[in-house]
Parts: sequence; structure tokens; C-alpha cells
Amino acid sequence: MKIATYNVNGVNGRLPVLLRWLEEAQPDAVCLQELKAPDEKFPEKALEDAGYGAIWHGQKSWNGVAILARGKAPVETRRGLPGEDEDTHSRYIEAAVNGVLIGCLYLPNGNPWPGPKFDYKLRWFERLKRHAKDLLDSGAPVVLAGDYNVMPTDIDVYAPERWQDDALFRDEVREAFASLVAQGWTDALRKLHPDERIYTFWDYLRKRWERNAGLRIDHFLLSPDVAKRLKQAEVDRHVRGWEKTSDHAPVWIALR
DNA sequence: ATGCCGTGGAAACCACGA
Repeated sequence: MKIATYNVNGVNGRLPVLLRWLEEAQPDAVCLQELKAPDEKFPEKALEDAGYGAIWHGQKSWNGVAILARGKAPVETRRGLPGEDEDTHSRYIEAAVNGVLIGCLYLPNGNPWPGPKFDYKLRWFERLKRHAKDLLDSGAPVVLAGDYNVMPTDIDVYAPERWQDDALFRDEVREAFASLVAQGWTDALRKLHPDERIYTFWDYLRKRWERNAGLRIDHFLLSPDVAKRLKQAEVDRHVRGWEKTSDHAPVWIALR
């Protein structure tokens, strides 16, 4: 089973790129982030024609998450994280696909630090940790995939010294990620590529793609039984080089 | 400290991203 995550940066503006990649990669399930579209503007028909059932949680202009499943409808189990009723951002959706529970998340960016956006990021992280613990305790096979907006360690950043006070790399945020993983999750890409420089995002600015000045911020966390089935974990880097492409590349895992 | 690029929405500029 192949599961992917892709921050598309605008699902309608990016539709040709998304369809081209789906056709090429043939993932069984896909987590999308940054739809930047309200529910009624989600391209349901185009994805259905491409062979994918979908559930989505949109929002005007910003955020927005979706889960796609090849040849079937994902079975939705949750939308939104518990714990903050006044949170209006569409950043979490969860569904069962082929017997795997998939949580699709778009963690807040958090910049600038310090400030209310950074505080919101930390609160969101705490809510994610509480829910993740419940999922682990349930004993279900779980994959938590998406844009975490965190580079977990120095080798996940092209120039760590320049990112110390950025909301994607502040100690508090790296510690939050580490303590989430410590619940018993496996970081799939790091598990299979312990020492490699792997990036999933390259800013449009300053020729960051051409210089391979990237960040690893899109992650797969696997529950213990799913981790035992892990056979491949890769980044579809070439997609970042396409015309009118997202600033993120698709990331995927293959399970036995 | 800011723009560099790019998206979407509203209104010919702005908020936001990472």
C-alpha cells in the first residue's frame, strides 16, 4: 500500500500538477494540505475522473486538508482536532483507507516568533499530541502524515544556524516534535534513511530549488504495527521542478 | 529590517506562507 502526503499550495491553481503526479505515482491514499479553497470549490469531479474518492475540509483563502483514496471513498473518522472550540482553521482530517487509519495534518507555521501565531502553533502541537496518544492507545494501525512545519534536527535544514529563531526550528517546536515521536511513533523517512540529507520543501525565493537549499518539514509518523510493515519512504523531488509547481514535493511510503 | 516568489481574494493592493 502506497500512502502519500503533498502540500499542494492551492488545490485549484495546482490541479494540472496534482493530476499529472497522481497519474504517474498511482498512490493508494493521499493527504493534501493547503487547499486554499472553500468546500464548494474543491475539485471533486476532476479527482473522481482521475480515479480518486475524497473527503475534504476546506476554508476560504487559507489552510484546508483532504484525503484521497484510489478507487474508493475514504471513511471519515474525524475532522478537526479536539481541545479548542474557537479554532476555525481547517488543519486536520482523518479517515480509514484499506484498514489503515490516516490522520492528515497541516500544523501552523507559527511565524513570527515571538507572538500569538507562535503560541497558537504550540497549543496546536499539544492538542495533536493528546489526540496522537489516544490513537496509539486505541491499538489501531495509524499513519499521521502531513506538513508539520518543523525541521526535527540539524540535518533537516540546509543552513541550521540561520533558522534558530524561526518558528519552524525553535527549540520549543523541535522538542514538541521529539516528545510526540517519543510516544512510540516512527519517523518513516528517517527510519529508512538515517543519515541522508532529505528535503521536502524549497522556497520559491532566492533560487532555493536551484541551490538545493531545502527543508524537511513534511513527515510520516507510523504507529508500531505500521512501522513493522514499512518497506519504502521517498520524496518525489522531480515534481518540485515542474512548471507551476508547489513549493513542497510529494512524499510517500510503501507498506507491505 | 526587507524584498526576493507565489497563491487567493478583493479591488488594483493585501494577508499569508516557511
